[in-house]
Amino acid sequence: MSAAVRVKTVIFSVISGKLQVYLPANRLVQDIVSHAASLNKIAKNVIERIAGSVINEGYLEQLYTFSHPFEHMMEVDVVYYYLLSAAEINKDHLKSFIPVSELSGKIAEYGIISYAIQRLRWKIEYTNVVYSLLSREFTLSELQKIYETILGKRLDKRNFRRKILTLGLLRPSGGRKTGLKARPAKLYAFRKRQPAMVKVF
Amino acid sequence: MSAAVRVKTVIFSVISGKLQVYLPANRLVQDIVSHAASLNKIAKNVIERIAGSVINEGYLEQLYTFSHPFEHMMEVDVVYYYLLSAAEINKDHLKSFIPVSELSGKIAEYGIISYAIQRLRWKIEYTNVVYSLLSREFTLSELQKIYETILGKRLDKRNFRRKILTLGLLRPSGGRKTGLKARPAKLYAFRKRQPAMVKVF
DNA sequence: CCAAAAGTGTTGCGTATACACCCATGG
DNA sequence: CCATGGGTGTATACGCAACACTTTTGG
Repeated sequence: MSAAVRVKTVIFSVISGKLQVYLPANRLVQDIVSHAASLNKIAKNVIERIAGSVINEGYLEQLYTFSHPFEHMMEVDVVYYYLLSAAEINKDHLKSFIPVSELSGKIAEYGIISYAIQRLRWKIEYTNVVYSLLSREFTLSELQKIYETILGKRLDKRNFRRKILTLGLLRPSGGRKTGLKARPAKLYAFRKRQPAMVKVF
Repeated sequence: MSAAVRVKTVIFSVISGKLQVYLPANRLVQDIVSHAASLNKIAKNVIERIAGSVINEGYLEQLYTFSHPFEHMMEVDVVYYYLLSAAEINKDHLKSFIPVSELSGKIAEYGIISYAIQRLRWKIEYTNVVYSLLSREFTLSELQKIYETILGKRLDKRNFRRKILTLGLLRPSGGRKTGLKARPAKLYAFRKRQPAMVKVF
């Protein structure tokens, strides 16, 4: 009996204040394993089609491997999820991002996506991988909004700022974000844009 | 190009105060995916060969999927880990358990096992799955020793007991463990032997 | 009576939470 | 001058870590 192996990727981005998933034709992007490349490599290739460029900023993680046993064939889906900063998204692909709040059980891969969201929530609470959802410089309010969006709850501004700043992950970039019709906000950047364990909340 | 899919399992047990892994002939047990069964089912079958009985007590979790791309073939290993209570181990298999402290880089699957240990550590800190390493009734000291063994550090007895008991996962079974050449210890049992998220430490 | 392990409370410290006002800018 | 979002400090509650002695049994 043979096994067909596929790689699927759940691509997340936070776009206009919403957590969204890339679902062209309501399906996750995927690729059949048909050439000699590691699963990680195949997942990256799938993503490059959407992001358009080399992946150095995003965060890629293997989510789970699902199997579908049939009479004479076995299907194996190795699923990854990826965090893509909104700024990197090719304009043509933007319309295929669907807010997770609008997903329903009617989407075939709803279960997979739900599980990926769980894992994503956990991940941003215990690591620094949010950096992959932001552009290089950002204000603390922007960062806070990303957390609020993904965790699905509001955070206290003062406590959030104290927490984040005492963790020492950020560096004031010197610049300010202006043109807000309000007081200009200081810009920050992550000192390191590599995944690391950090208990944020 | 075809892909060969294998299921491997890292079987852990705590035996005579040591965390051990089942490694007959210094290899993880495995099975080629050759029949129509889910990967989870295949993993359970592999384990039943060792544990000898149906698996209702142990804890099974998918660890990671590794790939080895070759010129004309792709090997995919879906790795699981399993927690087996020492009491359930068939005597014939006991000698194939190796303390993790005695593993060296010379074991082919050393990397996989190391990763599994990491995941196991995390798991027992954040869930109740230790129950699968103990028999149905046990003393608090036995439970504490399991934690100390897996986490690789000593814990304060009073703090440990307070913490565990206030979590409310345990139920005093009424019995006592006697014949210790010391004061008899109260026996406890887990109220539920199903995996659940609980922050233990 | 001695060795061995069981059992039991209190205190200090640091982290998390709750909470409200002034500031700088654009229009 | 007004609306908008930026920026800041304190008091309280809670959980975690450190710590030592008494009790019960078997031999």
